[in-house]
Amino acid sequence: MSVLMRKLPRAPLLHEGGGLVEILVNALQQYDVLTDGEKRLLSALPIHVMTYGKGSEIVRQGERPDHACIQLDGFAARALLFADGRRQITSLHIPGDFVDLQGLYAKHIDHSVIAFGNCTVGFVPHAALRQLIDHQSHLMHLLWLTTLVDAAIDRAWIACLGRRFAVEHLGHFLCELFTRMRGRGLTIDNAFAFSATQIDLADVLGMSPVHVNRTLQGLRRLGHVTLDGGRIVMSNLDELAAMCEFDPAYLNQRVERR
Amino acid sequence: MSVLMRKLPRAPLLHEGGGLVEILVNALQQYDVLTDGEKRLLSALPIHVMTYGKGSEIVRQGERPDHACIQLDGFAARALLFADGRRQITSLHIPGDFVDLQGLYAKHIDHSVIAFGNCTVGFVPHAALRQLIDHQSHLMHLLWLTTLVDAAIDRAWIACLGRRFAVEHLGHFLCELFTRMRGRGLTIDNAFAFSATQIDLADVLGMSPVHVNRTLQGLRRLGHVTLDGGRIVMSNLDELAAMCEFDPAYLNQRVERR
DNA sequence: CGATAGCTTGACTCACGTCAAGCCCGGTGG
DNA sequence: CCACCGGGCTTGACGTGAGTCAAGCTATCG
Repeated sequence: MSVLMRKLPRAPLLHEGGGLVEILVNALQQYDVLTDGEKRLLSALPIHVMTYGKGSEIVRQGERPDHACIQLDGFAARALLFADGRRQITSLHIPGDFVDLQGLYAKHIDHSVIAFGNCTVGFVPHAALRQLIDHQSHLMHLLWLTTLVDAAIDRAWIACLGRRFAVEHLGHFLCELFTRMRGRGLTIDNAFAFSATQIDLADVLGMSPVHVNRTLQGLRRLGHVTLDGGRIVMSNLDELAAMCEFDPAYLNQRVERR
Repeated sequence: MSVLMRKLPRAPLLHEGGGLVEILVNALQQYDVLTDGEKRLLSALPIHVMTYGKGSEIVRQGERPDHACIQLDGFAARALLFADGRRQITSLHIPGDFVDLQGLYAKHIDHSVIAFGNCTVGFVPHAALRQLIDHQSHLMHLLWLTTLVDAAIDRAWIACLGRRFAVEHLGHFLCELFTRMRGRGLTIDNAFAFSATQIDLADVLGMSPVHVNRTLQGLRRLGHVTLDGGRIVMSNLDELAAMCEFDPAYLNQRVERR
């Protein structure tokens, strides 16, 4: 475990050679068009790039950070840790997500942020964001909206945890993840890169690793999903979505693609 | 069911004879002090008061409201409804809460808001709120913060649903509710008014009514909680909090009372 | 005094957790 | 080149927390 805590000296390889800002602009444009001026202001944000190895802590529970962080590559997870070692992941962040915008106004950070796989994040000083927010009401709307969409996702997770069977829950999670990745242009056909162990998935879904395994087999047998190594293929998205009542509206994506 | 849908012609009895605005001001002051000017602006907000009977829908899933609503008296719940009739409550709102602030910026409302008991809410036009938000950066912070605290509560619910036993979950929920009520001055000693059937609680906790019953009995036997009719008494808050690892920090209350 | 809503209880079922063993595969080192 | 190792996946047997069904109880109300 302690070996994993160290930060990997990996270069911030951003996908497709795009710059840091493209990722952020791209993400916000999911919700509304940006003017050139707004894009310029976003580009001017000071970003400090860091890379973390799987399992390492990006933000520690209880800390009061003075930077917000943006997911640039890979996945990060927010997790609540219990004294006895149990843990529950409460959200999974994909490239383009503001991982820790709540730190801007909340006095207490109730959760840890951990690298779900190897991942790269960009830190932006709170001061710079406040400056932007206080003077650019449209950008403020959009940033606020990102936290509201996070909350909508949380509600969907609550419903899954409370009232769905394991298959539905897993299916819903995969549909959600796929749809979010597609919104950022991170899918190819009906597949996307995602390498998580079944143990990681168990902490996302609130179930035991063994049951994750069996539930995955169920979905495979139905022909809805293929998981090979670091890739997930949604072989039959429509049927899967129907089976677990997945309706992407809550993700507030401006363009409901395909 | 359809009988319950109708709006009860009940007068907007606000607690302790206080005005509408006191409740809102009081709630925001939980997070930070307000200037007199800010209080005046809040008082000037046009509020349309409505009273609903238990079970009736305040905001319908899928609608796009042009008013935000503030809980004035009683409780309201956000609920996700499934096609087969299952439902999960994703948050419970107490007087002073902004029940539906996300409607301001989110294009889709993914959940219904229902009256958890008989309750009174105030509707404020989005336009008036936008006006306030765009010109009063401090009030904007505070309003944003209320949505962030809602999100923190959601995360705690996710952790409870995913990784806690029924007793811990129920205990945690009661601690949370008590602490929030106390923050608004709605407790007397260690008791507060709360009349929910065990069926309602089941939808909050994601369990079956029968199991709610047995779990409640467990807490009573431990001497931690008394539930008589419309009142909950936290007979032994500290021990209960310890048992279910309840730490109120995530509620971001400025004054950690008692 | 029935009627009804909510609470309580017991018997049984089942989804999911736990424990433990075996398998597969890539990485390492002699 | 092969023995060894460890992490992750798979499988079976079994235990258990929680769901389901159904009946009885209690309190309130017209």
